[in-house]
Amino acid sequence: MAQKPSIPKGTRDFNSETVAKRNYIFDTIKSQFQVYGFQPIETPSFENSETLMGKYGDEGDRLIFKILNSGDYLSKVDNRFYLDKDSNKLTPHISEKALRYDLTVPFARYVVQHQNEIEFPFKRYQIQPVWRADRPQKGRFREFYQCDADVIGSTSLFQEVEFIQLYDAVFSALNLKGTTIKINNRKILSGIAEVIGAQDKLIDFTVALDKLDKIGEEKVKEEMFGKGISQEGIDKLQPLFTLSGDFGSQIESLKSILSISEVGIKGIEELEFINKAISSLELKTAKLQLDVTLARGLNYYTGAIFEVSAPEGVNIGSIGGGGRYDDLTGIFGLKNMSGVGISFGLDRIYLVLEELNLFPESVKENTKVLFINFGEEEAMSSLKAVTALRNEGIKAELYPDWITSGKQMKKQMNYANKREIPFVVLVGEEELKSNSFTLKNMASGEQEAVSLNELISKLK
RNA sequence: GUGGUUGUAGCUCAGUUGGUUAGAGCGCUGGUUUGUGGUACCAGAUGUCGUGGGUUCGAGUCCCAUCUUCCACCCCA
Repeated sequence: MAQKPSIPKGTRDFNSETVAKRNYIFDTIKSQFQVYGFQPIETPSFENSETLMGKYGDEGDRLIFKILNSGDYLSKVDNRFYLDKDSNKLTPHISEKALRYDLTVPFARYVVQHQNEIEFPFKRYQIQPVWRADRPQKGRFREFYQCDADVIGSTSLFQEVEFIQLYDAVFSALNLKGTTIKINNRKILSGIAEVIGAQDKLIDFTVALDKLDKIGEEKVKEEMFGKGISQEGIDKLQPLFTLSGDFGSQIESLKSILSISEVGIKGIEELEFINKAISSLELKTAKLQLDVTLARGLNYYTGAIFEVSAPEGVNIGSIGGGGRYDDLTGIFGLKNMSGVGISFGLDRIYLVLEELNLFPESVKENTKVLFINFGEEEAMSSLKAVTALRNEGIKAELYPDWITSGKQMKKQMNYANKREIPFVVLVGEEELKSNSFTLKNMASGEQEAVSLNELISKLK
């Protein structure tokens, strides 16, 4: 009995047009990565569980796909774990491998493992799929690609500056104008938490603050209060909610709010440096915006935090993110390695380009000319011409089956039409005699008799 | 993981308080046209109503489970 075929939730098949469009985005990102001096690496699709587990918080652990051990794995499990029926405790005993959840942690592992072969600062890019056991939504899948570029081994703020330029370069190359690169600094968030006396609740505080544009000021305050932040502290946040103006004036306001916080002041200085550099270098199509509510969930960020939003009017959320992490490799035993990196969300960029109709016509790498097959002798002659065209790099093909009746001609023309092949060549009895080719333009319907050389020059 | 939503022809969707043989548009196949596709006209075929149970004389329609889709949380690209 034939079963209805299907693919797992949150995964997708891609048809050739979609692949072409995705490759266009990949190629654009990749070429900019290379222009900026990044080198490609690849890591396995699955890692040892202990490499991944515990690196993304409890929520992250839940979203990691675990791979069941091979063999009779259950019989080896101690009854203590088995009879408890506690999945979290049992999992490590039946699964010691897991699918890659992001590219940053495997990168950190790579750096530590290969530290003696690497020249620091190490600039790498990586474009590979990652997997999350999340519940899918629009623009969110269980299998998707990340496109990451990171530098490790330098604390220079010029790296942050270059990453902002890189974002701008990629989105400009994709002709996606009007993106906003939002920037914040974890040190500023720490400073604010310090000022309001909530250093110990930094994560709760930032998670709540991050929701400001989504749920509004009052709800944010409620959530903070609910998490145990004092009313007095929340009152001190008031200037933050009314923060406005350009980059410079926001900085000035922050200076007065954070004047008593050493770490806060440090964060402000970093932002000022970056903003000054970017102002002087100028961006092509993106704009840089300070957003003190930008938090991002990952707890390993320590300095700058980036997030890119699509142009106004496209409701898709962020299309990229990143930041600086001072001690990413520390968890694998390599201390004092500061890194900073950014990521591009391919699937979301795809949706945005689709919505704004920004894919160039040329992404469809279609066959340029189809030769109609009239019979064995004609086909042989056609195939010689097809070979000559292919040698010139022209995408050409011969319809494989012969004409056996007039209907077949229609079928072959129809095939060319459906595949949007722009030219058709007819080589029948007449053309064989006169040693010529009838070239037909499918869009205009015009046709003419040409020689092989003319055919090549017209299709080139 | 929580709450909701969706599934009928290849595609987009109708389908009444449960009632005979489940419809439309587009697409598809054939013909008008045996060396000419895309336009026009004519004809034709669409299907285990997501899957599995249940209620009923009778289920596309009601109930339960499950899968899938999309959405809001959570989190995130």
